[in-house]
Amino acid sequence: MNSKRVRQHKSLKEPNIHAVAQRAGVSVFTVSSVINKKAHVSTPLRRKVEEAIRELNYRPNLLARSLAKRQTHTIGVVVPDIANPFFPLIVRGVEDEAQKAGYSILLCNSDNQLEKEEQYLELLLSKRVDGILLTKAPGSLAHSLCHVLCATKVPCVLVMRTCRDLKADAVLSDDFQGAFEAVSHLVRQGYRRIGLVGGPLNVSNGRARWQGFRKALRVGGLPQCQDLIVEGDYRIESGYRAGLALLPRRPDAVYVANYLMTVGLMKAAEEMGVRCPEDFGLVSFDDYPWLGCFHPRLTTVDLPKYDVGAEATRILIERIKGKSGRFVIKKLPPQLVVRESCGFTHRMRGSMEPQQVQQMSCVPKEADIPGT
Amino acid sequence: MNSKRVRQHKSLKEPNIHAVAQRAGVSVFTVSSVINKKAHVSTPLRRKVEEAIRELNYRPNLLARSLAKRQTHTIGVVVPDIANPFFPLIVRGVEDEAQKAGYSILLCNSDNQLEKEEQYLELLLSKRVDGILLTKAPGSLAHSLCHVLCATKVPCVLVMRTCRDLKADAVLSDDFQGAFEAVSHLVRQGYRRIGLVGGPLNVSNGRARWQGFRKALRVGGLPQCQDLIVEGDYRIESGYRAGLALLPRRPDAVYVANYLMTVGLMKAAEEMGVRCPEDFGLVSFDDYPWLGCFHPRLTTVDLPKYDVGAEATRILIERIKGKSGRFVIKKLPPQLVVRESCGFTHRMRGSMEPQQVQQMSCVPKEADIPGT
DNA sequence: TTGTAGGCGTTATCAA
DNA sequence: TTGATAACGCCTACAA
Repeated sequence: MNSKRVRQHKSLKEPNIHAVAQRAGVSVFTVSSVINKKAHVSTPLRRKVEEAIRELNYRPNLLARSLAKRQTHTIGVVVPDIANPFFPLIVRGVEDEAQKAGYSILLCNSDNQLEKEEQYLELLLSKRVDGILLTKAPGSLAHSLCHVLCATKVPCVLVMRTCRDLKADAVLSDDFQGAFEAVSHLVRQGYRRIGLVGGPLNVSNGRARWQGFRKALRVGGLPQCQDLIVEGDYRIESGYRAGLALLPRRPDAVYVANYLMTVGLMKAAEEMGVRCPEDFGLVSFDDYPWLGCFHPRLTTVDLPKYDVGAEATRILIERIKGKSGRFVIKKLPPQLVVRESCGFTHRMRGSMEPQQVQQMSCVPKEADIPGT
Repeated sequence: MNSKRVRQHKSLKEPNIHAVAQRAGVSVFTVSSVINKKAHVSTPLRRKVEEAIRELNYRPNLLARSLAKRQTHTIGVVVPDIANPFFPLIVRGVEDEAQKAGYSILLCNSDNQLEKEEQYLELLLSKRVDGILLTKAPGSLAHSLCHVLCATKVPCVLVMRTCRDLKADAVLSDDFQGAFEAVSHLVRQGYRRIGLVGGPLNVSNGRARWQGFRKALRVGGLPQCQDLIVEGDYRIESGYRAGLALLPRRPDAVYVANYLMTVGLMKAAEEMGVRCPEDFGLVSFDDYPWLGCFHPRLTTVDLPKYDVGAEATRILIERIKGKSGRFVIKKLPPQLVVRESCGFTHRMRGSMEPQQVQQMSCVPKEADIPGT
């Protein structure tokens, strides 16, 4: 009786299931059954309930439902920075897949900082998300977090980056393979002094893109010129600085491990009056729809960003639904997109004389092949 | 083993406030007080509570808290498509500001479809978000939704687009002004047959960008050539089709109302062998960090995307905290960024001071290297 | 088929 | 300063 009294003022308070039940002259169970299409409710009662719902403009409180059922139908997504053009398409893949399965996404930007990442993970856990999609920042997670995430109490799928101390499923693009193909292509073009603007080595795909580069040189029989290698952090500024450091050493080609650093490097090249592909060949990592219509048209490794996001979400939802079994690491194949920055058309123009090639590399012959 | 069973039981179930209270030998109130730093708790008790929290790896259940306090500290963000490069920076502005104030964001993609939008809004309302940031899809909202959103029961701030039937705060860039300046610049360059690839007219900023175009022609004393005007939908494909339709009619310049359509148009131009800026001038809307280092270097109207997101969030949070008063429509100023696609250097070649040219082509401006 | 009562994990109101 | 206990709104055995 007491509780009924409280429910009198309709306009102030959101209507709840009791209000609907009262209005329809049935019990809350009946209302709940109608909403969740669970138990069979007789047609006349169902009608009355539906009408009451409409009249009151009632919306079930999903908070209360989540509390009672211990699942929120929400997944947390932690990326370094949604403003980095790499991530939006991943997140779109995530959101599409999540939405299809009835999940919402809580978006967080870690800025690649361990501390922000931990704060967000704590928050997501406290908000009782059903699962987490994580593009891990460099560094090790706190034990208290790791324990929860590893123990599959809250399933977690790693996106684009693996993590040593977090045993979990992971979905990546095959960056080693991508880098290998990219640099191999450069090698096939006849470049000898190939520079690298690599990603951060404390991130797994930074290492993979680096290793692919090394293998391609090895297979191609080229030496690694240590002075043509720069480690960046995937951001524009670091690519710019890498360009300033690298280009004066006259590499005849450069492989850059992501798009933003390529942007920075191009900026540096422009400042220095060095042109691509005339003065140096370039292969970049990660493709975008607009790269085909501006010059130099970038030769890139196209990464299946959308699919990575979608697949990671599918796996996560499987785990949420209780699937057990060994953790999987799924690598999706990238694809080399040959355009012009690698000097493909440029170099093929006529058949080039060896001297000309030599001339373009701007480097004495001895320095070219120190090992042989 | 009994003890093992107990342990298992504990590990299966998340510890709750009662468990903590029991462990610390106090009441739940005390625990709650410690967590929320509310009532003064004596130091010894507080110590015991904190220790129990650590030992149990307890995390307060924010769902339950939200239910009890009727606020979720979550805001819903509905954008057309996070994969459209226009939105990530807006969302980043939102997230930064939200995070500062202790809010999380639930991200939704409406694809500009009214139906998806309504489904998401319903969902957000059911999840009891404290407020909503909405980039409205074309069309009118259902009454039941409109009522809730308008009545400030759940505050809503419109982002980038106003909406006739949704009386609410709004934060926009001043697209009318931006378009006016962009096209005026074209006019000053001496172009006479200026084409338009406009945004959708059922979206407020589509109309604004259109009107700015018209006013610039009027002020410049130029006639509107109806056959040089195409309505697009802000996506690449529509820009491409617009290019195919427009370019054969030989406009001497084109103003395109967003970046993706510009990409499409450039693709069409390339296919048709029409060059920019040699054969036609181009001004685009919306700037990106990489536009300064590929050719043709696009002259654009730079929109304060981050600030729009951040400001909208600030206003929303004010509303959530109960601020009343008239709805405001805040317009943030855009900025014309002159590069080369408008034919500035091309047309001026010969009559320009050397240092000006230098400035245009090579030197990166601060704004071009953000710390994404 | 329908109703009742207890539980989900907090906060908040009164007493003590 | 603390401790019971009633909301918060929904789900769900268990009864009827």
